Amino acid sequence: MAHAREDEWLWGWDPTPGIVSVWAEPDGRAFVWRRLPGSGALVREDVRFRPWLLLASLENLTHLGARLRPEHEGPAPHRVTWQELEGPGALRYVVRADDGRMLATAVLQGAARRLGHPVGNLRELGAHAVLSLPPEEQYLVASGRTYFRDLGFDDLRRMQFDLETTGLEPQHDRIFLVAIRDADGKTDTLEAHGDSDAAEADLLQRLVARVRAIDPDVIENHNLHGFDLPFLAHRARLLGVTLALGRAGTPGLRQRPAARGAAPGRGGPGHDAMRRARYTVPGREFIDTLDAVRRHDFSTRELPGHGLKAVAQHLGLSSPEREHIPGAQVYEVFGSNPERVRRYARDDVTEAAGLARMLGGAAFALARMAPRRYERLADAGPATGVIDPMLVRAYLREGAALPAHEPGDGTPHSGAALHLFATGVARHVVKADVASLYPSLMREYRIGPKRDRLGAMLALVDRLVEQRLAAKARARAAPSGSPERYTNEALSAAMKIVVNSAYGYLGAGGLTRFADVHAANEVTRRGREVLRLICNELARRGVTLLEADTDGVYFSVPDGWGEADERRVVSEVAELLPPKVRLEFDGRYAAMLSHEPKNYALQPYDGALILRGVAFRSSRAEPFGEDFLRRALRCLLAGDIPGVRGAYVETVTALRRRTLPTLSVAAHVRLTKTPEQYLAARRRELPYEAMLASGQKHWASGEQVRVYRAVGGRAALLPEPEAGDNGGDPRDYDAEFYARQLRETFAARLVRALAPEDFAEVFADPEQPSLFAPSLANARPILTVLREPETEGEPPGLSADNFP
DNA sequence: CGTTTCCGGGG
DNA sequence: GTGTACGGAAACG
Repeated sequence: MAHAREDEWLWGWDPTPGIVSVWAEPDGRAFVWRRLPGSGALVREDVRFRPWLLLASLENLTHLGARLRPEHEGPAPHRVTWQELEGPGALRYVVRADDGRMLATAVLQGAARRLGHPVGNLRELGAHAVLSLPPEEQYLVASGRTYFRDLGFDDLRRMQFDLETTGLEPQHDRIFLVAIRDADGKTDTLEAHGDSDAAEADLLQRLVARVRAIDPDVIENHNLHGFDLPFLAHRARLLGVTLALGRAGTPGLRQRPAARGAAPGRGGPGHDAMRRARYTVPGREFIDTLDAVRRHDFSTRELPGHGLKAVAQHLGLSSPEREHIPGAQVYEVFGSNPERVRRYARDDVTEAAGLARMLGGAAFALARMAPRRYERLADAGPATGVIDPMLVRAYLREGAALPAHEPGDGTPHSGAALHLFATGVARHVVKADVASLYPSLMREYRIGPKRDRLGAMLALVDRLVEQRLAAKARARAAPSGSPERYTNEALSAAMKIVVNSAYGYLGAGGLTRFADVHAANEVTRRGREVLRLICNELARRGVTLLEADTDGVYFSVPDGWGEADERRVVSEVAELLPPKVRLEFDGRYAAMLSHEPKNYALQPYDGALILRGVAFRSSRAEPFGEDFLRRALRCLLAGDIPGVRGAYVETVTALRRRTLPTLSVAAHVRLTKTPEQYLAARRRELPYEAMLASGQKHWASGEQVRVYRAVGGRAALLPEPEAGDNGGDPRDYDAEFYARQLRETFAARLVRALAPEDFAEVFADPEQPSLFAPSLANARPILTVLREPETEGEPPGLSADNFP
């Protein structure tokens, strides 16, 4: 096979199927859990591996004398063997021993002797001197095995659990209910019998017993690592319960270093102890759907928020009967209506399971490639977390010395092109974009890290792009909803993640092993060049450019053009680009409001309004403003200016007559400071003032409340509406404040769409009639051209020597 | 008005 | 095993 070597770099080489979990100890023991093909039965293999390290020199091991010997003389008990890798990389000695702790101790003792002071940890020697992977990764890199070969996502035994607690702080609050979904999809709840320590401890023990009975390969939930596991660990420690959740080894959760979580230098000390921890257990993988959601939204940028309910709703996973209870009320409701809380908690695990399946396939597919545990790949950044381990494996497989991290030379990193050509409303809009622009440029112009002498990065990108096309084709050929379709779509998503982060890896300063700012800048320079060529060539063909960003362009076409004409100009321009740079027709829209760079609204020919950019989709926006904006935009993009006026007048009037419920002006906010912290800070903030004004002197950090500005500039707290209870609405909001907000923050987003006199007319105060007769019947939205594409006198696009 | 601080998730 | 990035909104000066 032509690419056998490169396929080994990408997939590893050991064909062992069905691995669902790997646990290794520093002493050289590895436990491998596999599901057998066919039966799906679980087996555990106990194997030995030789722990290894990469060193820049052997100077810290010379004190071993005869106990240090070359690898080719073969391993022997209590000996350290060494092997020199070939080529110029700094990390050039692989040293191995039967026991990794003995190996590390030998290096540390040698370093201490040489440096004249004790050295406690290999990391103290620096990344330029030593590379030491966690034991599982040492095992996977050396063996060429990976997770999940010949296994489908649905072959995994997955369970979900979700804690219901009396509050957010495990120091004071209790777990009173746990919803469970087993591997066959059956849900139920476990509950504490009473509110004593003993009752809670008994609940935790029953949870542990259920997990062991279900015996899942994977445990999933939304914010599992940020909430459920740390909360559970804390309560178990307080109550003296042992969490024997693993499949081997000593019982209890183990901590691993956090990948995501606490931001240092911000927030109070100890305040995010919950977020810092990542727990792990032998034989099972903890998967947090919040990680999958973030990874997904990073590329799509279309989610309204990252909370479970919002995401499930958005992705169509919520059932119409989905039970909702505001977090702060769950425990209270449990007292009066426990059945409601049970339904709510079961709905939570059901949605978490659905989310995990819908978005979790990418991490699953990554685990078939990269030599890391599945749970680490699920929360890893793609550059250091996925690409780097693959490159390390490739270099070791080839016996090649590995470069160490090197600081940049101070060259700044230059970015992508962003052009706003016109603002306002345009009709007949087309979006064209280049599929995977940066990877295509890297491939087309062979731009890779200078120190990657094997060319492994470009080889990986080449193979991934080719194999991704094949996976997409297989997905298309498979019946919709089939495991075959799912697997190949997930594979394609995983490959896209890796391919698209190759560029990020290059540009990551001194953070990645093969970082190369010059190469990264060459990629962006080519990208800007390509985008400019696309814009110029489109403009020459008679379209009006609207916005171009990195790899795509929106433009509007003359009246009378049909879809065939639109596609024709795109393919004409596509013909002018280098072979691996593929410009594609990405969509067509009836109209677009171009507001600011990366902020626009699109009206499809049929279908719902699409809002992009934070100006149009702020999660904290008050509902009345959001509703107004959607109504106004729909009218605006249909050319109906009187309709925009109507929406505005209605909203202002409803505010002033207080026919809008207080709920629609209230903001849903989270209290992140304790009363003590707030009172100690000088800064006054509306939500806390509202708490204090309502007489509440105690609250927990993390509590969510609805606040609004009441008459007289007062901060006020809106009591959470009980189901079916609308009588308690105070309706004392400051109508003029919200009328001003409607004009200044919401209507303002339409400012580019109208001539100034029309804008003034449309958003004139309805109670202060203007002197001029309304003339909106003839008003039209406007488009303002800000700049013309560079046509003359510019370099004629890409330099000729780059074309075949 | 420009600058600084805070936010994202879970009960 | 270390990092989020980023852009908006509200409060401050």
